[in-house]
Amino acid sequence: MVNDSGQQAAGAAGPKRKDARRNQQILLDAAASVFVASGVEAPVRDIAARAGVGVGTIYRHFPTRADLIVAVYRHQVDACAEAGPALLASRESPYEALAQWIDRFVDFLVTKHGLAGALQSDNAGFDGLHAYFLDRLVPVCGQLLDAAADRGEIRPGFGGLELMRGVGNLCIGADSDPRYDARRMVALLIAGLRRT
Amino acid sequence: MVNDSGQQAAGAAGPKRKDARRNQQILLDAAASVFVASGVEAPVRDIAARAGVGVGTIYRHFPTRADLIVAVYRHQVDACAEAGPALLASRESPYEALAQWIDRFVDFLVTKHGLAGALQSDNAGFDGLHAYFLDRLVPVCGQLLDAAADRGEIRPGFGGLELMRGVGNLCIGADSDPRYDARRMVALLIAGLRRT
DNA sequence: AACGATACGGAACACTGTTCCGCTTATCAA
DNA sequence: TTGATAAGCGGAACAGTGTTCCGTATCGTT
Repeated sequence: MVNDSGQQAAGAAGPKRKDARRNQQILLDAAASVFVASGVEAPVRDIAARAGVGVGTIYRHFPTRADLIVAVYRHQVDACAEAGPALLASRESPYEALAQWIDRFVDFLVTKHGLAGALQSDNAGFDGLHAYFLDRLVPVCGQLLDAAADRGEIRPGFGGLELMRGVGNLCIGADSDPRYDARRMVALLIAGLRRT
Repeated sequence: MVNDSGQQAAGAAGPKRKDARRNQQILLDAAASVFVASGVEAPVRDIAARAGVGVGTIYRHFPTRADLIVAVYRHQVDACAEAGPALLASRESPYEALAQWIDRFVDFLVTKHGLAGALQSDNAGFDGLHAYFLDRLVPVCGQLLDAAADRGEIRPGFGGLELMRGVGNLCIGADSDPRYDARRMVALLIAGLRRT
């Protein structure tokens, strides 16, 4: 139920007709461009225009804007999720692994204009986006937190969900205001996790 | 330029005509009710309906939605601002004063459905809101931070603006998701401030 | 009472995301 | 090759925003 739209499990072929498959790719490319230029909240019509396609075509491939955004960033989110266990395995300290993983996540968010804002769950219409990010990343974050807590490096009792949301929230508006440095605030939050 | 709309410096009389003054008060009350019931992002039309007034009347008194929100919460923001120096004077530890002041601010934000979200500066149309809150609270926060830094209770080099924005961001969506406890995340952030 | 300034109501505008359906076109069987 | 058919497409139309505009009603004053 999380996301069934547009793309499919690894390697599948997509829509039957050739033109449809082509358009799906065109749409992903156009959306990526427009997101870079105007942020993820860019009007659907702009994306359609950029792709040289009608808005109806977008909605056939991606039932909602959130699905399109998920499709565009899916690979990066997956890569981030996979980096978690890898970091945990390669570092001496789970806390260090956690900190680096969060860094990576923040980098991702901050470089995508407006994405952090779109992740708010109460932001009607972006439920799917919220759901995919959380489904994918919360378990990883939880694993890192648990490992660090088991070693006694951090205070116990924090869940992946709240940390992810906290970090995500801190990244909102990180672009669009040079006086606010989200990375610094996130660093503070992570520092606060340390054992007292 | 920050905010000149609707209200005026302490004690002034408001619009000339009696009905206009009356409507302004009705509007403030109606807006307050609707904000409690439906959040600060409630449609302007809803507020107009609740007040028994046309939308044009709202815009005559409050040129933009942000101005209306500012007017509704002005007193509470001011009270919060004034609590800063008071706390600083009455506590032994500036850090303690800072922590309590932040608590108070968080309480305010969290109990106002959607207000934290509306505070985002990149949220087009809410510039006035953003500006008023920041103008009023950033200096107070900065003062508390400086006092704590001078005592060596926290790491130096943090400004009021970034802390206020960080705290504000952490409060986004605090209602509407019982799994996310904004107060807890803010506490983490403040804990992270402590000297290492 | 009459008049001018002020304020009101709500239709209209510009902009969203999303749905719908007549038309086009790719695909495949004959 | 040629229909027939289903899949896909475009963009007008719908529903919902915030905001503007202006004819009308009301207030306060002369």
